[in-house]
Amino acid sequence: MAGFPSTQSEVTSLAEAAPRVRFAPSPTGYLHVGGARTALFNWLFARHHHGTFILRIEDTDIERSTSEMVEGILQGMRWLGLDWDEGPYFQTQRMDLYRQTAARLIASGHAYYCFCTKEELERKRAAALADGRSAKYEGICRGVPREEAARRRAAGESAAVRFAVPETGSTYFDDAVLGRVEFANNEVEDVVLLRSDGAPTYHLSVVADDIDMRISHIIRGSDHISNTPKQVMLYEALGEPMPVFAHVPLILGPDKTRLSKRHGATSVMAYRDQGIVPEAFRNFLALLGWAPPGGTAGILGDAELIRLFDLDGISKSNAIFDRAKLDWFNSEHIRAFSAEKLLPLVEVEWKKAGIEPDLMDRDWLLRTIDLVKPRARNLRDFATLFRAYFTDSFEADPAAVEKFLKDENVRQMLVELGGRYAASEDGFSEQETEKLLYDFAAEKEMKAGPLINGARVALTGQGVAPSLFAVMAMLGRERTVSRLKAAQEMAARAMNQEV
RNA sequence: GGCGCUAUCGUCUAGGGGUUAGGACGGAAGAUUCUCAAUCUUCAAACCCGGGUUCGAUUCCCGGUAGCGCUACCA
Repeated sequence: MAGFPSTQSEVTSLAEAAPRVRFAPSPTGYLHVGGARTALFNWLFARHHHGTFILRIEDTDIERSTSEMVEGILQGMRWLGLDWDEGPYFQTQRMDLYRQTAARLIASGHAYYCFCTKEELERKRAAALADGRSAKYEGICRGVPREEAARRRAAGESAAVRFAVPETGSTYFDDAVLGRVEFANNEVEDVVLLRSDGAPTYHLSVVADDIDMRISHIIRGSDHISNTPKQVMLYEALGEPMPVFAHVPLILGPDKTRLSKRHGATSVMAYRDQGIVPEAFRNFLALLGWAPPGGTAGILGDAELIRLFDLDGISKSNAIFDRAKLDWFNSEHIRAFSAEKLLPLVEVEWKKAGIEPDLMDRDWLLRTIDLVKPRARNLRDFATLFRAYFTDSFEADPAAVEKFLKDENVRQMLVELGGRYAASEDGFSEQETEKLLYDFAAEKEMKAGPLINGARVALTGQGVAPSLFAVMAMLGRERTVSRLKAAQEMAARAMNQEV
């Protein structure tokens, strides 16, 4: 690395102050779960250390970047609750910085003009690959004298700018999760810094921006490991203090291949649409590839996550996305939510499902949500599984009818029971409704169980529900009676539907 | 192919030169009998393979194997 100023000693100077980290997505797609976790780790790190979390949009690939995707990413970040302290910065608005940085590199002899055409390079690469040789750029234009390069450019010939990678020696970095990683310099290609149209490539823009924004810790996916030596060289060539690199393992699908659309939803917004709550998603994502000291972790809120999070808990190996576990986190978080917090979230689901809660009394809604939430796996359940609690317009689950309402006698008894509830002078509390049913069962000389289970289906349309009498008390006399009396019709419809 | 990274129950992980290798999700069984997607109890389930170092390796070292990543004028 002769000729490069040593900057390793300056590592500490950047890392010692309050950390500055960034999430730098490319707007060529939505915010996917891998990116979301990278963002979350950066956010947790910044919050834990009272540092700064910066959002930077890497949109230098104008062909593939779109403003819809920018909006989609911001939306995803907001939904996930990852608030940023600076930005969003857009690289397309910072072009001057990159050109200046490239000029510095050319001036110091660390970069040079390359006149090779794309087609030429493509052909050579194909040939090299066919021969089993390395497809690395051979550095042909490195030998072009400065004056000649200037002349050719003046004559209108287009040129890219390449970085002149040292031909010997090696480059290393001490990764905060992986430890020391070293690459032989001759394995590293003379990467393009500036395209022939003057636009920067990723390698130039990240380094220029990370320097300019004084990023102290670069926490990103491990798919960037092989890019790192190039960036380290750039820091050295520029004589800038080195940040700390922390490469986070990737998230894989259940088949151990990189997570993609094939595995189902990858966009974080799709999880919102599935009724996942952000608290659960953060908890789940944080524990994918990271574990707090001691390793045992379950339901954690943001305060605990922030308190516990640090780089040394990040695992080195890839993690598989486990949907069942996400669902578990989600049900636990929903259960921990107050009904007041749940209500507006649930109202969104009702709206989507065309439910206008017939019983609009807010207090009643809150109590019902509390009654039902221990059995919820996601927010949508409040509009599907629990639909009957909030509207009279619901259909029975055929499986539940099959299980508990198949017996004609039971159905008749339920209708009759409905009449009893209608005629009763008693109140409609849990205790009173329970007493009436048991008395009724005794009178008819039948067990209460089948009646209770049948009534559950008649009242809720489901085979799974809270305690029946709590449900009755919640629904009130009028609804309980009319639903019991409609047991026959409901069962008939469900059994028809089944065929 | 080349280069790099990784390897503990099915999954996420803790641990660490001598342990009954711990926890959580999921799974199974049981209890509750008013259902279960709720609750409680119990159970099954792992150190990739081969060498080396060592009194002793799952742990440290080397090799293999496998998986993943990168290998663009994408990011």
